[in-house]
Amino acid sequence: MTDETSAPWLDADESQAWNGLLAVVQRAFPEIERDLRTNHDMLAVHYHILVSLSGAPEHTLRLSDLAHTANLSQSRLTHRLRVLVDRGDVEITQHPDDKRAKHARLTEGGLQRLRTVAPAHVATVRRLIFDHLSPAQSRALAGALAPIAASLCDHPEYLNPQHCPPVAAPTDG
Amino acid sequence: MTDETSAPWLDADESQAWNGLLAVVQRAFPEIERDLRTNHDMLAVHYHILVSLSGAPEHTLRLSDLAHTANLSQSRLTHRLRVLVDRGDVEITQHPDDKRAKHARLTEGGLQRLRTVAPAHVATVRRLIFDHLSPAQSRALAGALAPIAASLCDHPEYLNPQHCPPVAAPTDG
DNA sequence: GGCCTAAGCTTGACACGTCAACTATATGCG
DNA sequence: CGCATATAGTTGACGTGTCAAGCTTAGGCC
Repeated sequence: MTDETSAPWLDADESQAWNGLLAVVQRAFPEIERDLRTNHDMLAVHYHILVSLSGAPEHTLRLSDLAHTANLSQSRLTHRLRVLVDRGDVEITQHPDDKRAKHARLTEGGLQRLRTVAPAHVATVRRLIFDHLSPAQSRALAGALAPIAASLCDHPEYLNPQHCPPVAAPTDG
Repeated sequence: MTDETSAPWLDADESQAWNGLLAVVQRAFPEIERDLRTNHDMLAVHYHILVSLSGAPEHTLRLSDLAHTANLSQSRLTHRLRVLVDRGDVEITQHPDDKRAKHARLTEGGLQRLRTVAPAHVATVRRLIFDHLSPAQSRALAGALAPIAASLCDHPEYLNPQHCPPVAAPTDG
């Protein structure tokens, strides 16, 4: 085996936590995305974009801010927005001051779709995740993930794509 | 807003926990996969397959068991194995008793590659995840994720693809 | 003003994941 | 035995994600 002093293997707790994360990422999340796709004809990415916009003033965000909020690269956002605009869920307008920038705005139809889908989506998240946790465990999970999430958003130099806090449930205006 | 009694929205703790999971899934994991790709010419899927085999007796597993262990669909496993076999990291042989089944075996070269990559991979996981947690927080994270992981593996009817406990660090034989 | 670099966004090519359909073998049952 | 059904694995098509390269506008500096 490699050098024990310089190779910081994971200890028992860390290893179990890592296995848990893998289970959630590789099983629960795909299932949640499958549910959105098959039962609601909507990609998880689309859902997150709509949620991000629903939580913004005027239901509007600069594209780069939207990318940050939804944890997307700009390229990916562009590709997805093409679809959302075609569907009529989002409208794109020129930024008035900065001719490089654009605004994305959630349409009434988009908000409608989000409101339709959200309860079932939350129910799925509950079924796969939070139904198995006591309130104390949910609290512990939140507490343990908070510093990780903070570091992921506060240290841009670590990451290629974007930063900023993510968003979960829809906020209606 | 929808019916408050029948629509179980997430409470503050759950919502924060969910945001934390999203941050980890949408930021940390992509970064970990990018690290494996660009610095070690290896996909995360490939890594998990090699790890699963390294932990099995004789470094060998039935393909369906391998799929379960690595949280993969059989289809995806087949696609990835094509590459791993071409690279010489894995060998496929017929199952002696069941003519439908096949065995995948980790080769010396594959084990070698795994041993080379693993320390750096663990270091990346540390940097993005566990460096931000106290031992108590790691313990809490493990404790909170355990029942979720258990339910994901114990209730096949919930999921389309496979089940079974996931694997994290390489086990050398 | 004229240049250079950075920011905002788009594009296209390629690789990966998913799903449904398919082949082949095994098992259960009349 | 003969048929139906289930299990093991493969295949190909299509949708999505990623990356590098590109275009346009802003801002800084001489």
